[in-house]
Amino acid sequence: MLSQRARYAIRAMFNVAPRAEPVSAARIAAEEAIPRKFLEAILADLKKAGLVESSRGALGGYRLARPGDEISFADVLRVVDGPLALAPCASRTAYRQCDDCRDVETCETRRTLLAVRDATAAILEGRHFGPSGDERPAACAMPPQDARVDS
Amino acid sequence: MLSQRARYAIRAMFNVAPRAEPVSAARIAAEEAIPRKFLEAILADLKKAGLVESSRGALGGYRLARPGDEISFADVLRVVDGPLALAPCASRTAYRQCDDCRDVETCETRRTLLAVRDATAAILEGRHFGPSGDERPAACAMPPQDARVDS
DNA sequence: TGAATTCCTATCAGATCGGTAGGAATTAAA
DNA sequence: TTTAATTCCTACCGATCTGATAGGAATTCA
Repeated sequence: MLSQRARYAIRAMFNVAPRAEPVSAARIAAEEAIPRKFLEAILADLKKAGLVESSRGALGGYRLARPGDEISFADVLRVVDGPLALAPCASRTAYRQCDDCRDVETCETRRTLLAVRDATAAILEGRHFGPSGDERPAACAMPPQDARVDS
Repeated sequence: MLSQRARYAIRAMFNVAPRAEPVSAARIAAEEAIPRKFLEAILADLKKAGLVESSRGALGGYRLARPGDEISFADVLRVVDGPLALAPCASRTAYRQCDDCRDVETCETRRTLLAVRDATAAILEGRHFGPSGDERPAACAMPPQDARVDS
C-alpha cells in the first residue's frame, strides 16, 4: 500500500508540473486538500531528492527541477515510500541479503519477488508528470480476468 | 514491503507443503527459525483463510488444506498482508473510492496503479507451493536493465 | 517596513508491528 | 487413567511508523 504521504506527493507533483510560475505550498494545499504543514514536509523531501526546486520569500514557491516527462511515478514513490521491492533481497540498489538466506542465487521466493519488482518498476517508470499527458500504462499489464477474485 | 509475518508465512507454507504427516508449529518454528508463539498466530490466520488444516492433541499439527499447486503466493500474502494493490481504488475486491476522487473512470493515477496490481497479481498467482516446484516466475517480468538504478 | 513565503525543530496521539505470556482444551499413547 | 504433546484463546507490551500540528526563524519581494 502507498502511504498517504505518497498519494499527496503524486497529487502535489501533478499540481506543480503544468505551471509556468512557482506555486506556494499554501496554494497547492488548498487546491489539493492536503494539510499545509504536512505538505511542506513532503515538498522538502521532494526538494532534497532533486525533483522540485524552491524559491523563498514573497512570490516564492515550488517548481519542477526538470521537465515533467523526465520525472516518473517511480522517482516520487521511492523518495517518499522507499524501495519499490517487496523485500530487501529483491531490491536492485537497496539490496540486503536475508539473515537466514540459504542460497541467494537459487532462492525461488526471491526470484519471484524480483519479477514483481521488475514489472512494478517498468510500469511506474513509464508514467510521468509530462506536459504531454503520458503513454498508456503498461506493456506489462494483463487484461483483467473475469473470475479473478482478489485485490 | 512484505511484513515479517508474510515472510514467515511463506516459509512456513514451504515447510508444510511437502509433508505427508501433520507437522507441529513447534517443529516448523525450530526448522525455520521463527518465534513459536508468533508462528502459531500466523498459522491460525492461514487456517481461518482455509489454506491449512489442523489437528489437535499429541501427533497433531498442520497440513495443507488442498494440494500445494492450488495455493499461490498471492493467496498467502493476501491473508497476512491484505490486498496486493497499492491503493484501495486500485484493488479489484477491496475496492474503495478515494474520498477526493474527481473521476474514477478517467483517473490516470488509478489506471497506473491498476496496471501495477494486475502485473503483480499475475506473477504472484503463478507461483505455487508445488510439489512440482513451479514454473519460472514470470510472463510479465522484464529482463533487468543494466543502467537501472533503483529498488 | 510589511507581507508572503520557505525552512527548521519539536511534539504528539494513534495505529501497526513483532513478539511474549500463560493457560485452557483436546488428543494419542503409555 | 495418567501423561505428554499439541492446538487454541486471550491478553499484553515496547518500539516504531504514520499522519499530522505548532511555533517561529530566515528570506525575499513590493
